[in-house]
Amino acid sequence: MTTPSGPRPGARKRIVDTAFRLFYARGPRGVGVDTIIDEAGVAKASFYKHFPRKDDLVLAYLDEVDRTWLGQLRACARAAGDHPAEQLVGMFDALHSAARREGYHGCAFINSAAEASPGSEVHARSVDHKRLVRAWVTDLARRAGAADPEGLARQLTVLLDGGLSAGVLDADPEVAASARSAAAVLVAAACPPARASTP
Amino acid sequence: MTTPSGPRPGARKRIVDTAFRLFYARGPRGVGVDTIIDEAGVAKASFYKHFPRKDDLVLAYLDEVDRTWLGQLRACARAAGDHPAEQLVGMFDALHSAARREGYHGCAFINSAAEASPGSEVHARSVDHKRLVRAWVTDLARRAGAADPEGLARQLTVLLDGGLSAGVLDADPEVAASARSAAAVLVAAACPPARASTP
DNA sequence: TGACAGATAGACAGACCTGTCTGTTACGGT
DNA sequence: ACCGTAACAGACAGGTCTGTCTATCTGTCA
Repeated sequence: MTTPSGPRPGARKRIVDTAFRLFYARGPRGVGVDTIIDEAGVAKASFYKHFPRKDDLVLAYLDEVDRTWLGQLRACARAAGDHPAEQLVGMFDALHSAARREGYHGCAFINSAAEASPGSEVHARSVDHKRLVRAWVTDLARRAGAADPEGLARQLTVLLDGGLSAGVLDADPEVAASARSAAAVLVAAACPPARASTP
Repeated sequence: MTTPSGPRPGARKRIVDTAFRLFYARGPRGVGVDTIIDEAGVAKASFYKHFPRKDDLVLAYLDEVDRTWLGQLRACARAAGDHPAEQLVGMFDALHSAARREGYHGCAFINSAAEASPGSEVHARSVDHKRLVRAWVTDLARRAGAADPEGLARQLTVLLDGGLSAGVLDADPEVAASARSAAAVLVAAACPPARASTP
């Protein structure tokens, strides 16, 4: 289960963990529920009890990715320094970490949205995630003293999306480095007297 | 038909045209060959005569996209001016045109690669396309006098990928504008005495 | 001991998908 | 007039997918 208190150690968590791994590697449509059931070691009835439709599991997967990725962005930002301008550049370190991870396969949201119907919940959830990230970056840009915080946030999130989504092709660490250096240039140009260079 | 000389008026072209439309909208895996056969108005035998495996049609589709997209990038670059630095920024107008097009759905290569097996021909073809684009941008950056042409090209292609691939979520024209403005900043920073501003 | 909640195993229906195969029709060149 | 090529129509096999259903097992609480 999701909280550590409940008397439920297995089943649902095994399903979600397995789905996370398989969905990210092959895309939700590339993984049948039978495969998940086998690898998670649960019964079909248990599966459909927790997730009446397959899409319910896909949404749970996306929520998991949303939590994880935002956490990594925040951690990298914080680790880069106290000044918001430094953090705007530092968050791109999350890209580098992601690219080094085994089985890196690009952006889960863009990959999922690519195979979902435009009006579906899966698609909407992906849009929500991107909006959330951009709102966070906008806030950071505002605190960094950017003349146009929303403009800078858009530039940086486009860059972030590019670095992330290209990972579905190859896990080239150069891409992350380029995105970071580009971010440094953009932040420096947008934040008036800032010393946005990073150690 | 493919060549203007041959005695081939229909069939194959109808298949490719239909595939282009449907594959781009729903992704190759989201479209069955029966659907293509129906909408193209061809017989199943004709389909499999021209494309023995479905993947052969997917590859033809990707080649079509490759040709089209590179053509648009080049056209936008040329239209932006004679100086390579101007062209590096101008190519981002292709993003804006794409976003305004009916049925815009992001990057066909990233979307296709997301659902293809990592070792497949479809995946490899997508990687090739991105490499081709980057080579062209690198050449432009070199002629623009960039201190580090490959570095600038990487920055710009990451930006381009971000602007393009995000289109699978929503066709926001602001994204294209942000990518273009960011490109202008990056080009200006990378090309020594350049006046990289655009009309 | 008995009742119950939650899990397990696995058959099944119905839809869809790829690829094969048979047979028919239309047309262009000789 | 004849023949070969390309296209047409559509049945069929074999597989996969989602989601439903029955039936059995296990542990906990009273």
